[in-house]
Amino acid sequence: MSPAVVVVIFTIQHDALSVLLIERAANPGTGQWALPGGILNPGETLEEAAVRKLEGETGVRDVYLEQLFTFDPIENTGAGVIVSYFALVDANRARLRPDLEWRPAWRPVRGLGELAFGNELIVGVALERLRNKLDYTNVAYSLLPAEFTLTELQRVYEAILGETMDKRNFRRRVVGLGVVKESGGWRKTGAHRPARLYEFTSRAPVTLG
Amino acid sequence: MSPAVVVVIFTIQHDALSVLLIERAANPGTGQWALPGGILNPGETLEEAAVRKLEGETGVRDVYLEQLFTFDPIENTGAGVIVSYFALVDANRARLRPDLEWRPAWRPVRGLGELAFGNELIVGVALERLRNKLDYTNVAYSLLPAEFTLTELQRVYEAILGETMDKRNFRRRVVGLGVVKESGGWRKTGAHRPARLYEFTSRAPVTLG
DNA sequence: CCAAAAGTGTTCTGACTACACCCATGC
DNA sequence: GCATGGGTGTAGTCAGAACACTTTTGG
Repeated sequence: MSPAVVVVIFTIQHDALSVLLIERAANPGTGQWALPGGILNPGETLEEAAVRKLEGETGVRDVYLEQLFTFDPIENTGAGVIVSYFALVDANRARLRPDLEWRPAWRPVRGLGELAFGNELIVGVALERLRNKLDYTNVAYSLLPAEFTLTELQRVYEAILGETMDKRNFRRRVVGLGVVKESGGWRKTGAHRPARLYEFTSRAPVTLG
Repeated sequence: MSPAVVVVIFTIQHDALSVLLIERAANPGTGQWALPGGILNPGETLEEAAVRKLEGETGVRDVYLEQLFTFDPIENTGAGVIVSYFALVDANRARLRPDLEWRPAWRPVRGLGELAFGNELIVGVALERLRNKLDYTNVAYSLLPAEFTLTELQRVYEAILGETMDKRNFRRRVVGLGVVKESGGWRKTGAHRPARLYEFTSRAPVTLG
């Protein structure tokens, strides 16, 4: 049986970590929410299939994408093993594409509940992996535009880890470890003084420390 | 096509990290060294297949076993995706079983060279993962008998990480983090005073810190 | 003048590093 | 008596955690 690929696509929406889910408007699983995924096309590699799914749902490429875990086949689906990936995208760049059969939507990870095919387990594994990676890599680069304020970056970290952090310690850490550097730009936002803009030192995955 | 499972089985032999390889005495790949692996049996899960392979080659069960990565199919092998696992066994408990088609042997990881099917890449990924896990988990429990001296444990760490460590710092760390505790026993070995024996605080995988 | 958000330093603590000698035993 | 290998303490450094006030700006 042909293997299937499933992608856990995370983004930050309204300061909440969210995952892209699809509501089935046709059988099997009508009315249920599931992760985007499907069978490999002939001649396609696993990663190519994951990229295809990611791009098909969000329109973005060149984001952080990592293989997660491989699950046993699910009975009665006609597919083989399920190779899962997780990806991180900037919500402002993503353009969801609803159609008649599939209704994609960002859903906050907190309080997800059960999904079709037990997919909530895959989301759980992905979340755990993401939290770990945040500590010792620069993966967050894939969740933000090229320029951002340190406060925005901190909100991303807090949304993922589910805890608040001290502003001064956070700044020291991300700058000191070389995760980000000043971009030279400034931003005026609302009723306060302009904020210094930052950019990631590297826009490819890097392990720190 | 049916998925295949491949297992990277590590052990410590003569203070050297070694991996179980099989020399093919039949086609395909006669004379080449490869990792143990094969096709899933009907109705079997991925992990069950990995356990079966592990037990078939070494006779041991209930050791550390973790899914590693899933690779794209290799052309002309008739198998589908390759789900790799890695395992850690105590060389003194393992009993290799040569037969006419397969000649299994422990081979030191240092200086392995190329293997059949590019399997050296899988060993490389497994080694990297093992080194990382050693830092923040108790996985070493699966490489040693129930009781051991701290010097023996240190030699295991050194063999895996490929670097020597300070004895006093090492002891402080493994005891302080609760990886091991005194078992109460003593061992006489050769021409020196008896050595205190230790055991792992947990013989199941635990994340520390 | 007030609300909103950015920016900034110091102290304490715990973990990790480097480093050298003594002692019990078996031969 | 000597070779073998187990066992032990201290000082320095660095990273992370806790903690509060000032400044600019727009309305």
